[in-house]
Amino acid sequence: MALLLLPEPYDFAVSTERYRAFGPDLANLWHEGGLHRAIGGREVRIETAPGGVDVSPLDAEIEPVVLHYLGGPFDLGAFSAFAETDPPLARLVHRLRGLRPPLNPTPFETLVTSITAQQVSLQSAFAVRNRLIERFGERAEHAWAFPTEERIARASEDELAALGFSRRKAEYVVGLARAGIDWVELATLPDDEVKARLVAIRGLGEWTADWFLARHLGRPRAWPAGDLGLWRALAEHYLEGIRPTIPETRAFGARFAPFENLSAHYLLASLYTVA
DNA sequence: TACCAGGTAAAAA
DNA sequence: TTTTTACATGGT
Repeated sequence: MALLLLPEPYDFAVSTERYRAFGPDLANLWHEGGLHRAIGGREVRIETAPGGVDVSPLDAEIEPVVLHYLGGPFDLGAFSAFAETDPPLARLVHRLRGLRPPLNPTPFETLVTSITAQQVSLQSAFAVRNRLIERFGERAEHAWAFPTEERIARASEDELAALGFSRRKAEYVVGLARAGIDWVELATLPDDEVKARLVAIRGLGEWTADWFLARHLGRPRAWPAGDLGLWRALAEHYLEGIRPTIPETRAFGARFAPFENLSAHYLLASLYTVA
């Protein structure tokens, strides 16, 4: 076990609430007060510690992955200063003090997770996703490694449909696994080009592409204007209960530039994090 | 029971 | 070109 420092303030429990709020997540598993995840086939446990987190095991392979996983790239200091100029956002930053949004470590997992969450409630999305993980993933100790692209490429649409995927979503997921995307090259492209590449793939719309920028690549300007949860949060904190349309939400994002991604995360977290 | 839930593609108009 | 529909599960 070794200490991994994160810039203060950092609140591990608040930051990881989204892995618990909608039911258990087998790939990001909360167990005995710590977060467990398979990294390179090994189970890694992360728990809160003064000044950061305790990580076990921790070595040169795991450290950069965990740092990214815990949202290390986000510039929270600059964001907090920016938020002070916007009263509703300032309230959220104070209420959710120490929230550093986690980032999803792997691109294929990020996109498949988004596909499972398209249109349905997050509770049901987690249920279907957990069945996919148990069927095609590898269990480490407690947590499971998410199914690999190679394994899903060999699966059939019927097998996915049997797990609760719609016919359409089963096609999306298997097709994505078989597409042979160059993830390393994709990550080098600017936001607009990443979106254009992703949206060209069947089953990946603008909402899914925006969340990929936000939750995998951690791009500061990502703003998922098609997200129902974001509409609800904007309605609650800015629009007197009226849910905005997609164009209205997209336009509203300018208010948070250049911190759209962190703003979206704080807005969404306000919906499910208890004070 | 019917309806809503962190969308998307394809059919119909 | 724009609008409408099908989709599968889980909670209420």
